[in-house]
Amino acid sequence: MLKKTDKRKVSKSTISRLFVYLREVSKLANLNIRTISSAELAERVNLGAAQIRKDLGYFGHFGVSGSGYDIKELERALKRILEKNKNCRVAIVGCGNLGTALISYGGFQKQGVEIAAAFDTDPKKIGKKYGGIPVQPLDKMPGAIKAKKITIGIITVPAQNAREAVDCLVDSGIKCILNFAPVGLMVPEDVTVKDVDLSREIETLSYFVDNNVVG
Amino acid sequence: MLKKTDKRKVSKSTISRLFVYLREVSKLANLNIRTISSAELAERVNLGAAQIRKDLGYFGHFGVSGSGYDIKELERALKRILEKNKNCRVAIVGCGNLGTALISYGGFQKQGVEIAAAFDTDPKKIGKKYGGIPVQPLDKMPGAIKAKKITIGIITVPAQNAREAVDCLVDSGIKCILNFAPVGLMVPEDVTVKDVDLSREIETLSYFVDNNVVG
DNA sequence: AATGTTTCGTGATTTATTTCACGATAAAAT
DNA sequence: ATTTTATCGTGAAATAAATCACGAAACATT
Repeated sequence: MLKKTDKRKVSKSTISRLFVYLREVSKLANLNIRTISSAELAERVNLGAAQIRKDLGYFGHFGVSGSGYDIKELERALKRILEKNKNCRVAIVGCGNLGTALISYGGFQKQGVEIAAAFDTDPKKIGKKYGGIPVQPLDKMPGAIKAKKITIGIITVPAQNAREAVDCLVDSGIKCILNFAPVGLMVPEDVTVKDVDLSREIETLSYFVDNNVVG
Repeated sequence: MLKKTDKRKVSKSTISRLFVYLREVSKLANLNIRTISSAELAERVNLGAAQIRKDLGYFGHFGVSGSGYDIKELERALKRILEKNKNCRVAIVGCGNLGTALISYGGFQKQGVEIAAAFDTDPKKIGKKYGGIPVQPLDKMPGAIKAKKITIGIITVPAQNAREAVDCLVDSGIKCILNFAPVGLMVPEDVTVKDVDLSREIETLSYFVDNNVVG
């Protein structure tokens, strides 16, 4: 059994951490550091050494006993593992502060995620450009999504407009949605919604701070 | 054993979900709906019914067999459980798009989280106001944080400035940091950092989309 | 070359979280 | 009043995730 490409066993958290490793390793590569041990890398990314080794272990043998991981090589390996999302194009729905923050964040292209379209209902915003992307009205969505082969929709509208945004995305054929609006969205069975709830993060953190149970 | 206030057993995810329940229940209360079953609530928030019942079970008995939860009552109970963060004040470090998105997001006050100060290094931004909060330079931070009794720092600066931001927060006595910069931050042992990595969320989602393993 | 040291890779163990399943309880119906 | 139905609360079971711990492999030193 040479190949360990049994994806069913690799958890979402593992994949998510691989992106962290890649980012850190790329940084180290630029500093011309040659090798790093799982323990050192672990310290840099605030995770356990065993966890790093285990995560990498799902995809192959990238380290060398006694001396650790060759940074260039590990970087290459991680890119290869994660490069599958090379052609991922996303649409932003809602060009408020959060939406434009995502559009103007430059780090996506590096990982192969391209923001290919932006939408808003506000007539004053239509036609404006953020990061080179023109803002379009919602009724242009189905066409634009098909034309640009967009596979992920990102909802960054206020809560009260989320329903409209999600319906429009679903009608445009999107099966995968990242939702920043603080509401539960009901969608057809074949559509996946991943909620990212910024206020909840802060609220939850604050709960534990006040109860002195952080750690 | 009447009180079930054994906080050690309540997980972070449970608390996080309680905020979701509260939000949904408040919405239902405004619609003048009287009661709801765990199954109905579960559907609305995309979670399991048993999970809702279990989460609530850590804090008491709020439901009625056969008819479900009284919405007003449940809302009151959830507010009481979560109100402990009533006096939570946070500082935003970095007034770019993401920082201002958080400042201008109105939902925090409802949950008792107050954005009490904002900082940035850019001289052009100093003195400006976002959502009524004036932007201050970093050297004003230690004083402002003590004066306003701020307990949480939120880092919304670009990756390359995160180090400076976190050092400044730690020097100001902050023990709890929510970090939106896509870098691992090394902090003293008694400081907690919770990372929220927006690009990673998208990247991870896109990985699973492309590999057809979403679900 | 032999010995000591470092560090990986991974099965086994532990811990955490979710889901199941069912007894108990209360409302609704007959 | 009795039966039926709905639904909670929760211990037990299942699943998922993180951590441990140790053999094996490679390097470093003498």
